[in-house]
Amino acid sequence: MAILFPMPKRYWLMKCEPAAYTIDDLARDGRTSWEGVRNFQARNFMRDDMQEGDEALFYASNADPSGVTGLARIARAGYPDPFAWKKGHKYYDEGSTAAKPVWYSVDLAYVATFPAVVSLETLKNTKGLEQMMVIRKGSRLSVQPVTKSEFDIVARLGSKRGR
DNA sequence: GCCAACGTTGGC
DNA sequence: GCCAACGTTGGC
Repeated sequence: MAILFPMPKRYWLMKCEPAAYTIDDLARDGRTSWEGVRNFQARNFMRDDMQEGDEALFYASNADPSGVTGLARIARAGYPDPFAWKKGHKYYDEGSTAAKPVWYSVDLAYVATFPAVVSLETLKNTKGLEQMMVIRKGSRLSVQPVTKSEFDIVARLGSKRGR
């Protein structure tokens, strides 16, 4: 049972373009729903593996520079994405029903804003991060698992001032 | 804005 | 089930 054998905490990287949502937006909101993920692999992570209390690196893609801008926590595990049911909405998907939802959301809570972006270039040049999915060319997955070790290294880099 | 890399779609 | 066409992502 999950109560007796709780899942160990997992770590994630969540991508978002600054035009859509930023770590500052999350700091302002405190908490937000992470809807609109329309990729099956990312969906599976959100639906099957993310648990409340998991920690996440907040990654700004298509940014200047792109990189990790802060930290977040999973505040609610996967639940059916209600936007998939909103007819006319850009996230609407007629294939998703309440009985058989196709897409899933999670809720994210704000944890911290890095004083400076940990850029993609820094990630690429940091020992211990060689296996990170996000530094691989052509990696487009918007929800990625990271190891505790990778999370800790990036969180430490991010906590340094004046980088 | 370019374009390579990738995921999805649809004809067959 | 193959694979070309298409749309999107995202670094640069």
